[in-house]
Amino acid sequence: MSAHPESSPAATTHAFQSSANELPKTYVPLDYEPKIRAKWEASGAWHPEAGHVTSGKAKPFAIFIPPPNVTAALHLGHALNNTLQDVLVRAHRMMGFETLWMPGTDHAGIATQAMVEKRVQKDEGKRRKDFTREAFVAKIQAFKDEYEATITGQLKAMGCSCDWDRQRFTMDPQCISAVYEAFYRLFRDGLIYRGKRLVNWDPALQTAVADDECYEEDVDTSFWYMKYPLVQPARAGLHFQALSGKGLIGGEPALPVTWGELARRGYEGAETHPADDQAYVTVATTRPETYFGDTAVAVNPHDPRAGALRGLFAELPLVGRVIPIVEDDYVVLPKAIAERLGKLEEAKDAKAEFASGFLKVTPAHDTNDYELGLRHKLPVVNIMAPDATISDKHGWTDIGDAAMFLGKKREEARKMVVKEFDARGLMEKIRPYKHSVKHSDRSKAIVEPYLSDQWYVKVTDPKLAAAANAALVADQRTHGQHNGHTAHGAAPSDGKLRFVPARYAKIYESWHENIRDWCISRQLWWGHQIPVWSGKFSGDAAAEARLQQLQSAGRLHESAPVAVADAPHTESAVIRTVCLNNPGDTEAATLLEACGLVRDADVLDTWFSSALWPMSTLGWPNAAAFPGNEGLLEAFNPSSVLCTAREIITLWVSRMVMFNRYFLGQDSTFGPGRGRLPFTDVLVHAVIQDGEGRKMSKSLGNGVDPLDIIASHGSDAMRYTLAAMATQTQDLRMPVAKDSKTGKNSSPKFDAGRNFCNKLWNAARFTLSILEKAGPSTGAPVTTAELGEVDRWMLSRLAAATESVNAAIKSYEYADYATATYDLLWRDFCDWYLESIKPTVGASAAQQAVLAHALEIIIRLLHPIAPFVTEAIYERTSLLRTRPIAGITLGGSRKGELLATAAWPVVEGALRDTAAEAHFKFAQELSSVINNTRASYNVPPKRKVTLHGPQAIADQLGDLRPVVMVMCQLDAITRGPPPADKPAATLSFAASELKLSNLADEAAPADASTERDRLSKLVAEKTKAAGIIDTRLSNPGYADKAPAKLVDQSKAELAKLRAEIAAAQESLAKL
RNA sequence: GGCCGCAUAGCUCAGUUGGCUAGAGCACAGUCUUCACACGACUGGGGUCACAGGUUCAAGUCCUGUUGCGGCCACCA
Repeated sequence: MSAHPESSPAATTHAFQSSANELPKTYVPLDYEPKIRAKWEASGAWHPEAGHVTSGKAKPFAIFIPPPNVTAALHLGHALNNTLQDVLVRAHRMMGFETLWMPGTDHAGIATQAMVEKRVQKDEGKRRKDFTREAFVAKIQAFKDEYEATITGQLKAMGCSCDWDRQRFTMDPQCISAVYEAFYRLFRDGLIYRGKRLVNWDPALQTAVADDECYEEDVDTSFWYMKYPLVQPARAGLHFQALSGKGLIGGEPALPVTWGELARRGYEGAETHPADDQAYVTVATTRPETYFGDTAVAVNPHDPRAGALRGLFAELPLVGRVIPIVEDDYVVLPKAIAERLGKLEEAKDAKAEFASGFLKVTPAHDTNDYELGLRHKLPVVNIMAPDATISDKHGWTDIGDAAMFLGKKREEARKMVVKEFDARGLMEKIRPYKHSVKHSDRSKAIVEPYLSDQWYVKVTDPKLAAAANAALVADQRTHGQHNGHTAHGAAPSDGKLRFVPARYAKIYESWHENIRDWCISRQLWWGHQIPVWSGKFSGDAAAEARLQQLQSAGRLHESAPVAVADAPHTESAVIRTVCLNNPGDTEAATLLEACGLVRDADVLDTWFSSALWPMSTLGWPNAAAFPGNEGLLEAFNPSSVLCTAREIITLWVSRMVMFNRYFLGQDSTFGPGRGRLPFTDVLVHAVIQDGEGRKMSKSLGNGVDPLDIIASHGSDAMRYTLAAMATQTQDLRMPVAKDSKTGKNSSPKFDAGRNFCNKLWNAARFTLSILEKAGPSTGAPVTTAELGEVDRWMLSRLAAATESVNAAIKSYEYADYATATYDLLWRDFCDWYLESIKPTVGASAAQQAVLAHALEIIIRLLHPIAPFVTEAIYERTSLLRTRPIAGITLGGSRKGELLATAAWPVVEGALRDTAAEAHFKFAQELSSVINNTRASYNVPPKRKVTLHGPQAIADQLGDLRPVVMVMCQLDAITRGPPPADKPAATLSFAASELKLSNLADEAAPADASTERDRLSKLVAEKTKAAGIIDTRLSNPGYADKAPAKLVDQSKAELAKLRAEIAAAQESLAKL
């Protein structure tokens, strides 16, 4: 037993230096993983030094973890995501890069708050508002601590080599300071504004929610056809005025319009009604209860009825509000009319089937109506309170006779409206209808389009969205480059942002091209509270002067006195709006509050802080304020690659690029092109589904818990399996089955990983036992000149595999990486090399060196994928230190005796030996034919047989004779045929006839029919193949147009096949 | 509705710029409890490359269309 030549026998290692013989036959991951993790953590190996990069000593490699939400434990998708990251991180660390993997978690605003609200409701029977804001936030904080610990534990169990010393949380003090700096700068630069807009409102949580926080669900409902009576002004020149009172136009009572009058105006169909009856239009709606908020009826200008209605108005029943009839293309024509007008496309519209041609316009409660309202300058009447009950306190003033609906829930109000209309003969008909309705993810409540004050980031500014697109490498941009046309605002490419696979660049690009301003306010308690104070200013001149001083000092910034708002009917009072650079600046805050300004209660969208992740985690904007961050930003931003799932390309990737470019582009410390992108590569991996192609989810019960797999199969097995499955496909199916022992969800897929790790373990066990017996050896480097062909073949395979692995890592081809190592370990090393050298290795020091190097290269190449088992083996590699081999460099550990910090293997291309590989292949094929024959005669594996063949075959085998003898259990390879009296099997190989004798103890080895079957099958196969080549060659175009090299190849191949067929047929004839 | 993908063995997936008899793992069948590994070894069966056209000497690969499936975006009176 000898110590590692390059390091002292550290106390941590000798405990593991037991004899190889003591190693158990089966690798039991749980016996090793915790100990190995402890060693890794103790080593500090995951903690890079920024100084090594900034001083030019080492190149950086950095990855920012997509911070998991603190709402739940990690699932298999996270396991894939983090495995892919750890593979890259570990490989680059071994390659000598100064490597940072920045870990952390996301506070996940709405999701976390909703979880805690649910929990508090269940456990304590209380609601959020039963607590103070501080008390409730403290509850959420405790919940977060709990899940953060779970998540960190999971990542560690997976073997993730994150820099745990630097673990961040999007709401820790360091990240908070970045958020406020960013907000302040955007505010100062006019890129943040407040506006009244329709948002997705969750009436249960009483907050705005983003589209991605909603889901669609089909709901069975109805189309209600409601009659709105038509009226007209008492005299010409009177105009509609908003909320002017019941039944009034321009202050005077509106006059009813009869069908007779409509008929005179040429209104189609008017004559079918009694001439004296009140005329009406019928609107079709799925939301009768919003009619209180109607401010117009819209009709398509192409509708033949539109002209007759010009100058007329509709009156809302009960409410009495008189509303105009506007003409807008948006309105869908009823099917019959569309067909008559020859608008066949429009007639096919599903809505045409249900349309009446008249649309009730409710700008405050429908996004399209809102847009339509803006076009026609319609008033916006909000009829609901934040809890979605009908209310006259939020913008609705002309209640009329509709007071009975106040305070009712949406659903109840709907029933009442229907009933009232029906009672008055105003409900024309009701048709059943099914359509999808937006629900809030977190509360499951139906989302209400709701008009409210919200904060926006003006991402439509070219400095943000267009700059993000310009960051794409030129060959991944489809617009602003081609057809000589430059898309509006599209700047030429100036960045190196690259998506892998490339197709995802399009999602990213088109998102920015169609982007809308980003609503960043959420009416929650859990998050970064908006650092803005506003209201009417009541301070004196001194206060005003101090305010100006603070602004000059950069401690606050005031926007133009009236908040930007483009919706009608915004309050016109002069509102002062001030943003603090640091809301913890008590002097400034106190001043503002003394002057009557009030801090905005809203918090920021979670993605605002996520967007700053590659900066905030590195200490931006002020590394000095948070020890340990000095130089990090300069060293590790831009990072190397972002690994993520496609669903957050727009939510997260996009925003990180915009913010990173914007903020770091401003800082003079960063030169042009430096520090402007948060990362250069974006790796978009597949989404894991179950065996039926469904998403894994708690409700379906088809989720697989990574910790269960680690417990049953081991971390390495899980990682290997996931890596092997990681191809460029968009979805990844993982058949789910209950583990028969644990009863937990698992997948048979992971068995492959477990088997692979066990194979490696046993290969190592065997190798170590051989080398242990042989003892240490020293001396000058082994050169290929003193090696046999088998060894040169092995070295060639090692060189080839190393090259494949390097290429796969570079191009993020994880499955190729896994396959390359699988073939190297299992096929080349175990199946052939180990078997081949068994007879000779004990006596050959040179061969022992090759064996030792092969194992060590294999574990080094595999370490990024399977870190635990390789580390466990590496702990014993001091046993296998031998003479070095020329052309192979295996650098030692830099920090302690750890494979994790050992150098990536260098196997020079010069060790590739194509002649040896071709020759070895010949031996493998011959072995395969022999074993095939053995199998068809049911020869017991241990039984030695004799191969009889022509001299040519023996000559061709040369040095590889022993290989075939071992692999096929031959006792001899002899020239010429076996004695006539000795029963033998015939086999055909390389156009030669060979015989195997000694197949059985006595009598003939089965009858001739087995022989005949085998040979006939061979002939048939070869004949078919020859036929294909023959057809190709006899095609006149082939010889003319195909490359000569291919034609020659085909000819040679055909000749070979024909010779083999002839030989086999000859053997066949003799039977 | 717009855009992006996918369809290859029972299952999960490879298959580079068209070019040797379309591959792997798992599963399946047979043999073997051989002194590294039964989480193993050897051997075998299994595919009209979704369908229909087209380009080409040559198509799983390129083009057009069809069918089925998935995703993103928009819409949903």
